Amino acid sequence: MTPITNLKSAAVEKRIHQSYFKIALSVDCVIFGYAEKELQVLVIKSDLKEFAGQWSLLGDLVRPEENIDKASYRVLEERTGLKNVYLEQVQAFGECKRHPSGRVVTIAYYSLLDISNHKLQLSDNDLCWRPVRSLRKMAFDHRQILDTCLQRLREQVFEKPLLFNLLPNKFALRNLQELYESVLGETLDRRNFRKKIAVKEWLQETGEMERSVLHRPGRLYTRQTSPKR
Amino acid sequence: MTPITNLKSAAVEKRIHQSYFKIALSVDCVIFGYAEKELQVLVIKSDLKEFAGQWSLLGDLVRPEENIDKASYRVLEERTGLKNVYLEQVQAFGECKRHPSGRVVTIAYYSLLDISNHKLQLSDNDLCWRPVRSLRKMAFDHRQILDTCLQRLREQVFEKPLLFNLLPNKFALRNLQELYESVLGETLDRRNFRKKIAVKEWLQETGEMERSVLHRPGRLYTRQTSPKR
DNA sequence: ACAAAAGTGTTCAAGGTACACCCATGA
DNA sequence: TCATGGGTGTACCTTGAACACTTTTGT
Repeated sequence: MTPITNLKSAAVEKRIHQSYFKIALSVDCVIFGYAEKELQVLVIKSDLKEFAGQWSLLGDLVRPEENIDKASYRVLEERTGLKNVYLEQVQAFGECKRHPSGRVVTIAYYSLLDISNHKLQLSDNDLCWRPVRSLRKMAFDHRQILDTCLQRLREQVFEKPLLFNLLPNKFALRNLQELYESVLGETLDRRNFRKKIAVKEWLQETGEMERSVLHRPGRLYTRQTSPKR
Repeated sequence: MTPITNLKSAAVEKRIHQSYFKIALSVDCVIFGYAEKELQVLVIKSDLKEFAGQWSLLGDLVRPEENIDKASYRVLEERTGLKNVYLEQVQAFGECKRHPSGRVVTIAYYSLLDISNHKLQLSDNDLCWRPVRSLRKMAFDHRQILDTCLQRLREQVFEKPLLFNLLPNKFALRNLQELYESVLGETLDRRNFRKKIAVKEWLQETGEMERSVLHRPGRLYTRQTSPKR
């Protein structure tokens, strides 16, 4: 039924296309954190002369025997020392001139982690958290990548229980609301916000309350471990 | 303010990483069409022995001096002879073993075109339109890529005026509804569908009617050329 | 007592869903 | 005249938005 003609073996095809193995592939991670009521992103000073003094996302070339999700996870782990962190691919960026070293296509990921878990290694002097709002020009096309990832995050925050990944294990609803506000860049009505979150069954009460706050303490919640669906 | 130490020039960095230029990069296009009241996708018989007889998406390696959007556009144009066709990146697929020839990471795009514009070149004997529903096993990870693209399309059909790209210039609302139904895989209420589309201001009346139909003829619409936003 | 934020309900508008009848055309 | 789909409106429900007062704690 399916006439087989002129088939090449994979090995033959590989030889034919050898000349195409000229493009390098990298991953770049937009690693989000939350501190001082602002959404932060983990950046490093660019080590390229062309971008001296500019901030860069954390990335690395993909190794020949490493799949792309693993590569981004490796970058994340090497830089933060954390495992089991939320990580999701966004899209590829492939302009020819985006990297001065040559043709490097990059695949962007975003990641969400609890910044208080992350002890910055002192050896990484130039690695630091910066408020997303404060970053203007960045190395490469990294500002564009950051924008794209932030936009994707915004589209998803009410669809999936993502932002809990940015908070400590226990948190008050006010903390969560302030986080949503800083991600979305707009203020939210407290009652409507609580209702909207409540129906999603993403939260579990811990039975504990805030301590040492200068006002009536709020209930502490933790993320629902066994979501209803 | 920003101490510059140990900076490498891009040229130096390129030499350091030379060994990483071992991964090939391809684009694969999920080219959707619509015929016989079914969503179709343009496929070709795989020319790899390993996938003999299986259908494959249309793709090609990205050329060293070609950005990825251009590469996918080139594939589309070469295979369909059409320009100005809707094309959008979805995401990258980068499992190590996805291609038997070696390490090939692919970036998936989907495209929407009016199938009646497309004259299949007779030289491309193995190129053909197949109903999406009919495709089971495909070459490489192409079934997964197709699923991912279809899912993305479904998420967007009521957000953006996409599906018009699959229809001829003039069409009746019934055609449009049947198209939506075949994309979404569910039936829709006619009155509610019309209301939902009407408020979006995506359509323009042509003043013409259907002809030679076995029932009361419907109005013919065309896509709104100057959308309100 | 005061300051600060917690906690809580109702009203209104908009959008989604379910549903039935008459109309225009070709055979 | 019959078969086929075109074209239309209403009632109900759900969801999102706006909005204010009492309660609890620390100082």
